[in-house]
This record gives sequence, structure tokens and C-alpha cells, in this order.
Amino acid sequence: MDIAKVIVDVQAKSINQTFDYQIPERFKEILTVGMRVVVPFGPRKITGFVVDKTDQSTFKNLKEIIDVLDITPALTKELLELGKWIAEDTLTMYITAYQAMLPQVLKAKYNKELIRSSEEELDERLDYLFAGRDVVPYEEFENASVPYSVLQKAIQDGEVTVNYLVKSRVTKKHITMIRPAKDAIMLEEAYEEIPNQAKKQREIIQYFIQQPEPVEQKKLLEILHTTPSTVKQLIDKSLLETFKKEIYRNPYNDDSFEKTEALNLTDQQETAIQPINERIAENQHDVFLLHGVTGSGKTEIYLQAIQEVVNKGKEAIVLVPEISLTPQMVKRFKGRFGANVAVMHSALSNGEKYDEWRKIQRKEVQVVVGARSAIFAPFENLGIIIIDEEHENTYKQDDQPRYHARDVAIRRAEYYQCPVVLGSATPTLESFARAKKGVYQLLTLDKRTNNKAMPEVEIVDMRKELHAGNRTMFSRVLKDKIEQAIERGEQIVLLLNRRGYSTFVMCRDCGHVTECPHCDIALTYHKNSNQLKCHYCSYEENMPLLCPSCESDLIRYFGTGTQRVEEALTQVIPQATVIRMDVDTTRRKGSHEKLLKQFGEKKADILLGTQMIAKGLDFENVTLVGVLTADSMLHLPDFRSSEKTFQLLTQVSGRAGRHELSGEVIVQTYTPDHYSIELASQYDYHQFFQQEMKMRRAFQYPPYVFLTLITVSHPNHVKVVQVTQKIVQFLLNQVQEGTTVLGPTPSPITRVKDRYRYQCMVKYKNEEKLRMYIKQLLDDFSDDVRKNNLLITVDMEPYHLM
DNA sequence: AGCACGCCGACT
DNA sequence: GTCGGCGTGCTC
Repeated sequence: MDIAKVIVDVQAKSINQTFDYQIPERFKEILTVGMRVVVPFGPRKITGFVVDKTDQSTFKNLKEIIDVLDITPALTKELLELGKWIAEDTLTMYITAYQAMLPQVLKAKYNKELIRSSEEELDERLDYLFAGRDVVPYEEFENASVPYSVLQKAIQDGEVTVNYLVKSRVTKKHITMIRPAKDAIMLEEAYEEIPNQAKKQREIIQYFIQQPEPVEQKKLLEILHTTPSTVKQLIDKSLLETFKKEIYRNPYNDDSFEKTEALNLTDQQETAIQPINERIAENQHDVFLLHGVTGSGKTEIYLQAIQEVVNKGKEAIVLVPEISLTPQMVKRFKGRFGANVAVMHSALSNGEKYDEWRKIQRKEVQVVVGARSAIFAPFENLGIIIIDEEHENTYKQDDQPRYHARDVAIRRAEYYQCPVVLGSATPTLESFARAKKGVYQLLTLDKRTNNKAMPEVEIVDMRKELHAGNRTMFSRVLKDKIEQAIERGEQIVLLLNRRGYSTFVMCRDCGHVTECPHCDIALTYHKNSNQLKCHYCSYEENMPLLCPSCESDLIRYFGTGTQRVEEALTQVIPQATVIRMDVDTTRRKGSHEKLLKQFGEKKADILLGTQMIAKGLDFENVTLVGVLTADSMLHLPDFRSSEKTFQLLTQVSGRAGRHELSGEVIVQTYTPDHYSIELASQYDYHQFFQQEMKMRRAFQYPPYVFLTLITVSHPNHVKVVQVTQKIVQFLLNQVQEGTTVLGPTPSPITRVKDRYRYQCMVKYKNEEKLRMYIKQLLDDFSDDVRKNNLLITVDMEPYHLM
């Protein structure tokens, strides 16, 4: 077994295979499958993953592994297998899948440097570059405008060699520790010799005589009110010594979480948790769909099921959507399981993520709570996987590898023979349909734990408001209710469902809308910088004073950004204090939490925000929820738009009256008769499911069919259409009857960053060889992709059709 | 992908 | 002759 099969860090289709390397004697003992290694690859040095060991190779002259980067394998056998499956299932490269499973810092950085390797006289331009040094970063050469041929010649003549470097991004955090360098008796002696005026030095020695344990330098200085220089003198006298101790960055201070005990379950909760606990006890795989209305206590079920798993000595993964991974959420898990929880969140720094990952790898925790990528937590004895808010689209990664965390979860759970729990108040049609078919086990919680009714929802027809002469964005009912709530000292949540709407700039004279010169999309107005920005390519320009088209000065910004709503609000209800939450006010790290905390402390009457306020917030004083434009995403070119509208309205309604005070909800809309709005106001998921399934069936969308989206992009419009046409034609010739191939269709945003985008959509029930056909296609176009700047992306089961 | 190598045309 | 550009083929 002295040959390693390595997946190498090169993202190219032709390299998407294992390469064989000789394992040198010094690594034979330690090298195991799953470790990262440094290997020679052509003229350079790169990293790779050892995926197998053998003693046979079809290649004759194998190169040797240069270095081994891990002590414990970065990927377990199970994760290697999982990554392979993901790569093949989503049609991406193995290396891409493996890298997606690990924290960023484990991905190497590559550098080059030039080394002067002889005493010979150099070309004077090179001599100037080296400036007496023996080693020069390659970057300096590139910036120095020395012709490459000069370097080439020097390399050929052996005067200069190129060194290829593999640099680690791993940074471990250390603290300085102090400990006595002598035993207590020696310290006593030394103490006598320290002059009386060196009071602080004597104190420090006294401290260590009493307790010889090492102590953090920072703590020592604090306790004895002294300075590093005093400590240094003692170190110089060889009485004390320092050493570095590696510590974890601790983004959440574990001590600050109050311990909570398991709550008593309601009868409904009891019935729901029982089958889960049975599977845990039997070590049996199953997928549960926990359909529970907001406030029905899903989280407590998660917590108690996890407790079962932890008691068995096994491990648990909990996935929550990025935005609901708030301190409130973390607190519930840390409160129950304390330091036994790792948290994986995109707001953590790369170093912090790495530290949390290592806690898992070293089995120092049994529970991980995190966003999508936490599904790859390197546990080896999984007992349960929970996916909260199962319907959230953040579980689908929208760049490569385009995996869905739910599919990965089920795959892992099958391997470990443990249950998966998918929880939601508004499950995806796919999941609910599977539950109805018996593929998943349906568990229902239709009562809130406090037995309160869901808040009353009132739908307001905004067309009638307009006819009645109300031209503001607040209906009369909403305005009245807000005023009354403020009067009573209660709080309000206002949701501006902004997707699809943003503040664009339009000329009132000629109707000219300012668009991005590189993308087919209107620019968005940003008030604080008085600039127009493109949300797709980050192009920006200053707000024009005159219309670029007709030079009228009547150019204004339109639409309903949160800023505008806030302004309008202060005009209509001047006494209201508002906290606004949107991308602008929450950009800085921690500002999200800060704003919520302020609202929780009743520093404002109204919390105004976009999607991000719809989830997981729990404020006892909120009695009124207003949705300003319920239908704004109903008209997007997306077959899930009704489902998303229903989900959002249900979600946000759950924010009102969660505690003692009862709540109410006002939904403003221009399409009050739409079934997603009507049924959301009645909290009738089942009716909505029936209705929406009819639509999906009529238009042949999931869950009736599977979708695959192939997007082609290229700077040349004609080229894109041609290629897409060829793809469509090819697939039409291959697929079996009953499969639909649509296209070429322009993508919803046809041009982004000066590239045109067309797509081909495949709808199928059963097309086992589809991946093979697409592979074939990618092969056929690989020359075009490499040489002509063509881009083809494939998304098996896409979430957005962009 | 990223690198070397080789061929070609342009330029001082 | 010198320099840069681009096309091609290879990486165990």
C-alpha cells in the first residue's frame, strides 16, 4: 500500500480524476485516506486529497508525495464517499465538492518565488530586480516589466530557479502563559534575594509559591495590577518562563448562557416526539416531516430528541436558515447543552469557523447548530439530523456544488441509520407530497403550546384605498391600528416585501428608466451615497441631475424601499419611533442583533424591515403585524412564487401575539382574491397545498416532475442562442417520451456583466441517463468553453430559475 | 487551471 | 535579433 490516489486541487474537467503518487518511506506509517497532501503536478506544487491507497498503478514513473498536511484526516471515509456522490449527482468536480465540505482555511494558497541559484552574472535587469537578494517574490517580477524571455533564458541557463509554494491559511490563536521555571523551594530562596523595593516582583513570586499552576499573562497582570515589564525581569532571571498555548476563538461566551431544563411537552408534542425517539432507540433511519404551526413548540421537540441522542453518546446536526441563526436561537441550544454545542454561522470569521469545526472533529462537542454547510460536520456517530424551516431556499447552494442540504442530510442519515427531522409551518410542496405518499412520516402540531388562537388576519384591498383617495402606502385601517397600538404602549412589526421592487430612477417627463450598462436590470437608488448601483455586477454611478435621455430635470426615484417607507411613516404617524432593518442598516457585523435588542428593549414602537424580520423573532409586546405589499413577489417569473408568498405571510403572521397579549395582522394587497393570500390569512395550509398542487400539475412543475436547468452565457447574443439551440436539439434526440425539453429561452435577466444568458429547461419524471447526456454535452462544448469564453452551468433541481 | 513550449508576426 | 501573442498539449 505505498501508492496514494489523489484528487488534486485543480478545477478543470480534464483533471477530474485521481492521480497516483508514490508514498515516501517517511510518510508510510502516518498517511491515511482523507488527509490533505502536497504533490508535484507538472512543474508546480499543489495540494490534494488522498482518497485511496493501493499497491498497483498503471503509471510507471510515479512522483513522490512532497508533504502531508494533516495529522488527522480532514475528511472521514464517509465524507469522502459523500463528496464523491455530491460531485457526481450535481455534475461538479470532486475537488469542488471536497472543498465545499471543509472550512475555508483548509484551502491552500499558492505562490511562486524566484531563487538566484548561481554566482554567475545575471542580466542587468534581473540583477536590478534581485537587488542583492537571493529570493524574490514572483509578484515583483510581474510588476517589474522585465521581459519574460529574459527570465526564461536565466532559468534555462540555471541562473534562476522558480520555487512553487503552497501556503496554509490556517491561523491558530494563541495566548501567552506564565509559569514558574523553578520548584517552590527554589522560588522561596529566590524570593529572599529579590530586593525589598522590587515590590511587584516579590508579589508575583509570592503568587507562584502559593499556586505553581501556569496562568495566562493577561490574567496575572490583572490580578496583581502590574505590567509586562515586571514579568519580563523575572523571566530574565530565569525564575519564570513563558509559553504559548493554543486556544479556540470563542464567538459565544459559554458562561453567559443560562441553563434551561426540558419543558413539559403538550399531548400533541408528546405524540409527535414518540416515533422520533423510537427510531433513535432502534438506530433506524427514517425521514420525519414535522408540520407544526408557528408557536407549536417544534424547537422543544428538537431539543428533547437531541437530548436522547446525546444520552446515547451520539451526535446531532441542526440546520437552521442563515437569518434565523440569531442569538435567540443560539441561546436556546447553548442553554440546554452548554459547551457541548458548536455553532457554524457565516457571520463568524474564517478563524472562528475553523475553531468550531475542530471542536467537532475532535469530538469535543456532540451538537452542531448551523447554516447549510454545517451538514458536513465531521461527526462519525450521528444520531439525528434536524432541518428547521425545511422550506427555506437557503438550503440549496446556488453555486457549485449545487447541492441541497436536505438531500445530503438524508444520505448521511442513511449511512448512520439515524432519523432526519424536517420541520416547518409551511412545508415545501415536495416534502408534503412525499409525506402524503408515505415516503416521509408526517408528524403534526396544529395547536400552539399556549393554546392561543393564531392572530386574526385582515386583508386590505389597496385598490379600494386608492379609489377612496388614499394615495399613501398605508391603508386607513393599518394607520388606525398602528396609532392604537402605540397608544396602548404595544409594538408593531411592518414587513416590506421588497423582492422585485426596489428604488429605481425614472424620468417623469419621458419615462426613461436608468439601467445598468452591463446588465438588463434597472439600477437601484441608494440614498446615503446619492448613487445608483447595480445589484448584479456592482456597477455604480452618481445620481443624474438631468434625465440622460431627454435632459428634463424631473428625474426622480420611485419604488418602495424601506427608506421611503420610513420617511412616509414619519409623515403619516409622526409620533412613531421606527427601527429600520434592511441590507443597508444590517451590513455591519452584529448590527442585526443590536437593532433587534433595541426593539426588544422597547426603544422603538415599530420594527420595519424586509424578509429578514419575518423569521424567528419573538417579542412579547408585538401585537400588530402589517404587511405593506403582500403580492409584490407574486408576479415574479418563478413557479414557486405562490408558495413563497404563502410561506412568507404565514411566517410573518406568527410574529404577532405570541405571549399574553393577543395579536392581529393586516395584509395590504392589490390582489386580495389570490388563493395564496386568502388561504394564508386563514392559516389553511392543507387547502393551499391542494390548490397549488393543481397548478403544479396543470403546468407540469415539481413535485410532479423533476427540473434541470442548463444556462448558457456568452458575450455574443447570437452565439448564446446557437449553442442553446444545439443543446436543446441534442437533448430532444436523446430523451425518452414524456420528457419535455424547453428552450432556448432568455433567462429572466437576459444580460449580466455584459454576457447574454439563455437557458434550456428539462422536465422529466424518469430520465436515468440525463446526467450522462449532459456530461456528453459538456464534453462536446469543452473546446468552446476553454477557448471562446463560453459558459455552461447545470443545476439539477434549481431553486431560482435565474 | 496553469504552465511550458513552439511558432509567427511585428518592431527597433 | 528581440518581444509579445496565441494555440496546443500535458499534468500520476
